[in-house]
Amino acid sequence: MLATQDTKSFQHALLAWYTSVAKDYPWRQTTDPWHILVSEVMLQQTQVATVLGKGFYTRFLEKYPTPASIANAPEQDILSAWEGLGYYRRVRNLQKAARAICEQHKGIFPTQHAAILALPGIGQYTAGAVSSFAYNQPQPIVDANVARIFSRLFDYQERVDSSAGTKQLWQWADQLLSHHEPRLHNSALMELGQQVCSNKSPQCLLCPIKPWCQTKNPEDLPIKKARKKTVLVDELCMLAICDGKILLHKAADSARRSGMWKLPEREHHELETQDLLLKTNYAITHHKVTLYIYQAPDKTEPATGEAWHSLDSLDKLPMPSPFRKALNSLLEDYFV
DNA sequence: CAGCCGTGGTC
DNA sequence: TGACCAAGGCT
Repeated sequence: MLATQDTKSFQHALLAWYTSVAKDYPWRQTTDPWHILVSEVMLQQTQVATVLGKGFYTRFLEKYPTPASIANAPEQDILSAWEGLGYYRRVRNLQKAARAICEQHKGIFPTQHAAILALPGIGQYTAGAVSSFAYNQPQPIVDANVARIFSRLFDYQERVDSSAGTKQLWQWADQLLSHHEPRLHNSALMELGQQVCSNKSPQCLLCPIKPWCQTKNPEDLPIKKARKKTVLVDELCMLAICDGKILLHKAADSARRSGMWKLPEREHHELETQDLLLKTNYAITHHKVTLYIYQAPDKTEPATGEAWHSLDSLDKLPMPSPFRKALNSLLEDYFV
């Protein structure tokens, strides 16, 4: 831990650095709590470049500028707005949160940290982010950036993703938090983790808080539990097109990628004699999937969860990225 | 607490 | 190429 006076110097050095290098992300140009929340949920386990690069943030807020605007939106529409971002449960929770705001807070975004934390899909990090970024309230945040910074700052040679490690990180975040400039302080930590105290090849020579940093081997920190080993999986699907319609399958509520449409699956013995149209790979969580797409047998009938859709409506159906790409490729060939 | 959820980038 | 990871949260 740092002494009180040292903490102030630390905060000052961090802030001075930030004001000189800060990027002007769109979510830093607003204090609208709904806009801040949308950005934070999009950025959960998702890099800034992904959110900004394909225009997700701007497009989503044009369509859903307020909690009320999404509260009663169709499932298909919100999933389509999220298509390509992954972790599709996030947008469902975003809608649940919007409904809670409309029903329990009269449509006014809550200002109390506890009320924000109680919203669906909002955990400790996101609640702290909204509280500090939107309202400039003195709430600490710990995300992957902050965890990396503090594990190095205090040379923390234990796992950060354990119960004790998490508790320690939040304690440090709380103790170092600037109550004078919580918004800028938290933004500065995120920026530092991105630009300087990065996962690979940290730029210690450029670090504004180097005088306080205790580690000699930043590249070895933070310590986390080993990842689960990648599992290889085959996925056998079919392309069934008839009279301008295509057969698709909608993932059940409880299933992975719930509500998203993809090509229907069949057992190996049903497809082994069919033509193989496409073979491709994609990753999902800890799986590496080899996707085989066969020409469907004649007179294929819809199974549970499957339905015929007009080819014209394909663009409006929410679809996981691997299937969107595969289908684009297949249909390009189909119509040549 | 362990496991799970998507995708794209990096080396 | 495969392993690792990113503005996490839920079950």
